[in-house]
Amino acid sequence: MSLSTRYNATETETKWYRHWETAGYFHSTPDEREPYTILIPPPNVTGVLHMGHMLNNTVQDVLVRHARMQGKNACWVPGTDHASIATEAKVVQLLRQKGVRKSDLSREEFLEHAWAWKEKYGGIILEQLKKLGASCDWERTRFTMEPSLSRAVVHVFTDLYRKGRLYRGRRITNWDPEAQTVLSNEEVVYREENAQLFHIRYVLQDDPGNYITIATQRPETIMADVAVAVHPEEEKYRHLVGKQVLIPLINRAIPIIADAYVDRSFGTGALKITPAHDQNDHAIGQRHGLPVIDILTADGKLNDQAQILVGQDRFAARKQIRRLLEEAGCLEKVEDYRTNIGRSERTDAVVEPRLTQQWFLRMDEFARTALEAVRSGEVRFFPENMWNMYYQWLNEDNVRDWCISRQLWWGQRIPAWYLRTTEGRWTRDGEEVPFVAEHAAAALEQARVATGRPELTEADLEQDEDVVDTWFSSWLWPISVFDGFERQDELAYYYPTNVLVTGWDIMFFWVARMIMAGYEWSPALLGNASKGTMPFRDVYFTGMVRDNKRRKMSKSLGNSPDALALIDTYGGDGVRFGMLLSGSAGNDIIFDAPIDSATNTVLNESKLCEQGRNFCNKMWNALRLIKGWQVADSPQGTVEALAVAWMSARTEQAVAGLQPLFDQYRLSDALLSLYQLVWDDFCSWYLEMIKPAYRPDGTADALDRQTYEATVSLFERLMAALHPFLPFVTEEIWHQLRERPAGQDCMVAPYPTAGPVDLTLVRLVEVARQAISEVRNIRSNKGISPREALTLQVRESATASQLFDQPGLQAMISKMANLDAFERVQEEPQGVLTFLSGTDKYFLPLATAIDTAAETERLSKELEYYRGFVASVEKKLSNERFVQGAPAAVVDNERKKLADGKEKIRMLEEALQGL
RNA sequence: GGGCGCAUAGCUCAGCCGGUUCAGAGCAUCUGCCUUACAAGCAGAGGGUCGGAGGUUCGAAUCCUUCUGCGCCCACCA
Repeated sequence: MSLSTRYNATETETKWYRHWETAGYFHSTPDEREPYTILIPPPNVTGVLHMGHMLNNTVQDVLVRHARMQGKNACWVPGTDHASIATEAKVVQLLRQKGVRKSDLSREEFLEHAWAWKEKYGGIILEQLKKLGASCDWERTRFTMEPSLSRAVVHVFTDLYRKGRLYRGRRITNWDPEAQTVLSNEEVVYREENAQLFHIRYVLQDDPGNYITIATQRPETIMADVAVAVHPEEEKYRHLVGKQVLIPLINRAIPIIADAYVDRSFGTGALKITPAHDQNDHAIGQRHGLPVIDILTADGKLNDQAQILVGQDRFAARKQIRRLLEEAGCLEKVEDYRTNIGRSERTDAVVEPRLTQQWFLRMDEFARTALEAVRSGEVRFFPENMWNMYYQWLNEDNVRDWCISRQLWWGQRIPAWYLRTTEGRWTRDGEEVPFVAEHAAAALEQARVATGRPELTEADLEQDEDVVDTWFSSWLWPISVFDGFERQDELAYYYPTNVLVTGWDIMFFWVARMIMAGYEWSPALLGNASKGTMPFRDVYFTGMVRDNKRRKMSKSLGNSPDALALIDTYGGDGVRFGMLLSGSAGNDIIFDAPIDSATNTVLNESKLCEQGRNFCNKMWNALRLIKGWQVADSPQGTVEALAVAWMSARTEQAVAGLQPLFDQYRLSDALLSLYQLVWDDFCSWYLEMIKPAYRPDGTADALDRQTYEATVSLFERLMAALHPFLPFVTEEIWHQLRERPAGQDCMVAPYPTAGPVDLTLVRLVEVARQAISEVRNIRSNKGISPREALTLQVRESATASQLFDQPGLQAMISKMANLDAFERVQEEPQGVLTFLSGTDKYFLPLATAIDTAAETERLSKELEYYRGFVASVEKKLSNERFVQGAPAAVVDNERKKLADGKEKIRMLEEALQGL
């Protein structure tokens, strides 16, 4: 026997992945089969594999492999996202380490660096996915910034502009002073932090002895104040409305105004109005026709407008102005308080509300479409209740226009050109006029027409400096991966995709927007409204992977185990098992894997992955057992025949239950049912039933060929059923079981479908198993060795004969319970151990005298339980309304329970008398 | 401030369109086994009045109300 007692995952997994890839099983091209399509949520091109990826990619792979084995044309498209802000931030950081500042580089030079970096590190994550067994069609790998996908972005931008759904606006936006770009609302993360509330006195211009006190968290912005606002109904301030106060330190006069927005109970009830640096203040400023004074630079420093502390960073300025205010006697008090601070999702910089000119996409119509898609059930959510969150964001009260421009270089540049003039950009009605087109040449035409100046050349145009939000390219993913804007052959076959598997955290960023884009463009592209609709039929939302303190796993917390280290330890199969079994759709996953934050290595073993690894080893050893048997051309015994029939029935039963679970994406339940089928039914019972006996002299009996073949077939069937979950170990065992011609791999075998199930046999064996367990239990309690053979007697009865007339069953019980004799008796023997199993009564005569007192107690306890049980059933049945109201089947069942219970009581009473 | 969800064994969870698959699974714990497939294992065992309180019903872990404790999403008050 050459097989090791331990299953070697690493070696096996590398071997089979290469084999599958070489065989071309991952690749899909359109044909006459039904397609089954999944698009990977593209990870950041520079990312590394983390637990979240492992989870959702495992789920995707299970679904894809299952579909493939079902004979569908399975296509799993992989790819990466250029992740504009995250990647640019990384490149900037890298350059800084080399002593190069972004501002020293031209756009072209910077992009050269970025592309070089992308080429070097990009796609590592895809290589890592292979270790998990991901059966992606690697020939289809896409990148959101490759030419075709970028052209799609430009096309869509111009299309939307033409449709009047894009506009430019000067708004208060979320500014990231670190990355120096605007952010969408979704990219700002609010967290409660410690802050201070400064109470500052503004003296009245014409009455220097009096003042009004405002409370602010941002004293460094007082130089940008244009008013102080109070509530119109606030008595204590009413007399001040209309008066002028002086901003401390710079003594600029500003009015006191009344506005109902002011919360009278917060702070002092007086609010400083700073339209340039606060969204609400900006709104108030507009209502009252106030000016806007911007005192901050793009990188968060005070500018000339501030008059004082010019050039200081906003946080340094806050410290200094506190001192200045104190010296000036304007600082009444400073109190600590907790407030929500918004930070950039990518750079963690405190977000600065800032007035900037940006491109926005109108969302009202898109939102209605996206809501209707899910409301109508065209797109189904798993779990369903994710609809609530979805609705919350998309309903008309909450949805906001999408700010899609970003002041970055890494990304698709906005296809808008402006006409350069000596006074700056050409304007109409005081507004810059963008010429939006797919190419500069087309924009030039527009410019010539608009201005009536045919002599203009492209040199007179300058392109918008900004790029679009990354999600403005990702929302096209379901169409653009098939180059759907340029040719529709593949789109027509693969679209709509079957299921999207992703975390609920990007429901708004991505899922909702893909639905919008799908409905917006696919009908026209496919020229067929019945096919061109939703981008995917189902959305499976995975939970967030959290640590054992329920914190989201993140690099900054250092609580995420190294995904590759986990695979090295437990194998790809082991990790897949752990991921799958740890949670159902939508539920967060507590992944208990303490790690050493210093070395980032797994210290304690992660229990679920360990369980997966152990399972692989269990199956491996079952293989070793079977392969070690001698096989003879002898007739099949009754025990073996029974065992094969029973295991076949159990397998059919389990297989029949799988499809509904797949349909509902209940993958953990499906895996668990197979786990139990393999471990309990196949290994612990079936293999033990047919295991040839060993003789004391070391030789072993042979197994008949028929049983051996049946066993191999059963094992094979189990491997096929398990393959989508644990592809590597199943493929290995599949090949160890039989010599197979090339191309007959488990991965491409037909997925098992259920045949007829012999439920009677399953029930009979179940009863026998209970009896066997009883004997083992008594052995355990009495300290009788499993090797000591016992005699078992069963009282003849209607059910007992049904049971034991089954050929092979008595012999099977004898083998499994290690009995030297199994007898059917008419009379109740005296002085023996008695137990009930089902409604049959068994006796176990032991060599040693039984402990009568202990037996009396045990039987009495059992008797007491059944008396109580019978009493409760009788009560139920004597209730007229129950008998009348409950379904007949339920009542009948209660009657059977009553009869069985009474029979048990009778037998127990008998047994007590016999002691 | 608006909304959603969760609470079941020591831990992580399943069951939740009412009635023997109804109190379950895995891990952990305890007992006994190095029984020639597997100690990454085998055979057993203990452990929960299904968060509290009401209600509906013949019958509630499951439906309703309410309270308590958690978690999340959105908006964001200086």
